[in-house]
Amino acid sequence: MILRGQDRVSSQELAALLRDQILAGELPPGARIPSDRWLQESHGVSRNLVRRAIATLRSEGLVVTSQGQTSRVRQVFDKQPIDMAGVVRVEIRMPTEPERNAMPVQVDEGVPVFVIWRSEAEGPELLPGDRWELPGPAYDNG
Amino acid sequence: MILRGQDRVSSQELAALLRDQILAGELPPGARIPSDRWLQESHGVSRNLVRRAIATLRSEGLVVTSQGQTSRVRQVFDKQPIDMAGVVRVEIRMPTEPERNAMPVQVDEGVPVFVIWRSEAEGPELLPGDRWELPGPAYDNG
DNA sequence: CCGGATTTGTACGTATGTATT
DNA sequence: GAATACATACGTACAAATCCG
Repeated sequence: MILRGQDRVSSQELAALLRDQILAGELPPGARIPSDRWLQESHGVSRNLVRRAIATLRSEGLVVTSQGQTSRVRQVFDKQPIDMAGVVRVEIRMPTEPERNAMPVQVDEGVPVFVIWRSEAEGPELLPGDRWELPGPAYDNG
Repeated sequence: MILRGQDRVSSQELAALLRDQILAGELPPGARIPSDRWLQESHGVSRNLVRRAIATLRSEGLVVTSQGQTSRVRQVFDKQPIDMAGVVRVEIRMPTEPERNAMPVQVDEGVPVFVIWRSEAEGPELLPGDRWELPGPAYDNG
């Protein structure tokens, strides 16, 4: 009988394990994620599986990774209210990779952007969703 | 001399090739993406590389995939304006995978959500960013 | 309706590159 | 410089869903 992946976690299950720890606050923002090696050995899975799990969390904006450093839970910034003066419409979407690279501040994977059209019908402005928020209707109570 | 991946594209380059065709409208919403096999053979790369490229585009909300069917450029919906009555604050972020599954309508990978707090301080409401938008400041001109 | 072909999903092992510690 | 850690890429195999004759 072949015990192919019998009691081993799937990549989505491993992602869920880590996600739960992050959302529960056991792994707070800035905390180190266990390394690929540690995860693959402690769960008895391949490194590819670990990398897919981490990729899932990265796409969800929960973790950030960079070469040579241990992965970390993504930092949370204080968010500034967007100036709504002259705004016609606001959509949200994920930025493309070139768009992310072109932004004035570093935007991590898994961070959506506000797409803001203002009156004078130029191209829309992109604002990263981890640094900006929309105020309620009371934004015009200057 | 070892010609290791000399003229072969990287996964990010392959993603860029497809992305450009999508953004240029050559692959309009709903269009079929070439299959993994076609892409790996026509570019002389491994299937894993192709899958990483597709995963990138999926995270950017540009393509949708499902088992057994050819991948397609993601459909674009008409967006409804969000009712801003009583809204205190609006953030945006990616939904977690459980959150996506729990939503009343199907939300594809790569689609961010509005997180909307209304006055009565219940838990926030999640609205998928591919079906909703924020109107400009003139939203209270009912 | 059935069965094969196609296509995406998942997982393993291995190897090498590159940045950080 | 060595060790560590993530990034990228190849090959292989099988599962699962769909498509199509």
